[in-house]
Amino acid sequence: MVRKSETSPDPIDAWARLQRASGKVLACVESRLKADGFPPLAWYDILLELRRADGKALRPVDIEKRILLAQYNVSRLIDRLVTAGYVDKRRSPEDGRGVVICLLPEGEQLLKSMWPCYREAVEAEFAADLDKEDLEALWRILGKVLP
Amino acid sequence: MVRKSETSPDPIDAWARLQRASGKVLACVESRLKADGFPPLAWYDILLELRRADGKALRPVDIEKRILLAQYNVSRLIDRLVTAGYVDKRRSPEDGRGVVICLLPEGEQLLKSMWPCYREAVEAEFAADLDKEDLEALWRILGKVLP
DNA sequence: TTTAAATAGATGCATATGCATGAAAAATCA
DNA sequence: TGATTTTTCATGCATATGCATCTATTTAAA
Repeated sequence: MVRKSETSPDPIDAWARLQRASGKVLACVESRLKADGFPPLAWYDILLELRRADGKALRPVDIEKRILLAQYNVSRLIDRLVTAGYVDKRRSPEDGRGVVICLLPEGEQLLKSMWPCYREAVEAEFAADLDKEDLEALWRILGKVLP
Repeated sequence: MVRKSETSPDPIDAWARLQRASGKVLACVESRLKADGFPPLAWYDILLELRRADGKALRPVDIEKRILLAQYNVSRLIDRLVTAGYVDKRRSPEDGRGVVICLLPEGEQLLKSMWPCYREAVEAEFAADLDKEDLEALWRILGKVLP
């Protein structure tokens, strides 16, 4: 059963294609990062959020809100980042339950050194096939889907 | 540093949004399936490919080409499907190295029973925010990214 | 204030994934 | 043909993930 090209796609088909395109690009980008000896993209994402944040520090609960990761996952990923020396974990002064994660210079350095590989990967695996209008349309449409 | 709304988005930003939107919808859909007692989406994907295939059967290597999964992952996922009684694994008659995976009636039944939940989830988490033109544009643009 | 409920984060345990590698058959080549 | 390389699939082992639960602290309620 094949879609007729004049009809608009079934929502499920559009979604399936979104999943495939997204997954394919993600896999390729991750693969390039790993090939160059870099850690997974999730590390980059967290370090980037920290760099953007006020004082280059965030609480795990705030990282969780910005990133698409479950609480326990954030908790363990942070531990790995601490062990690797990219961030620092301190008790929160104003909330005894919580901690504060601080971006260390080593973490900023990692962001910088990953960036060229990351950028080139996205250009090659994703942006190379798209023009300005495509990127603009994707940006606009996908914005409607986000929370 | 915030994008000016008149300029076109940086490719990386468009890609980041693609990842987020895709991941968010995927997580929500998986969550709904699980809440209704269904297996993960990957099971559905494989069973669906089998149903579409000639004779409702495929070799693992062909499943791998249609799905975004590594070889060892396909191999083990198939084992789970066999254990659960949804598919059948036989030695390939024409290729001594290979096996043939057959969709069983139980597997077709699972597809049918998952479909309403699956469809509703995608409608609610993804399509609800989009109109016909959006879906059409997504379909067209993302098609350029795929292999 | 004392008690109850909610929030922040960590973790034990089961399951799933990634990686490297293995075995076995088929395809290619000399 | 015999030797080499490729292809197909499986698996041992390390790591990562998901789930449920735990502790500690804060917030809200009685």
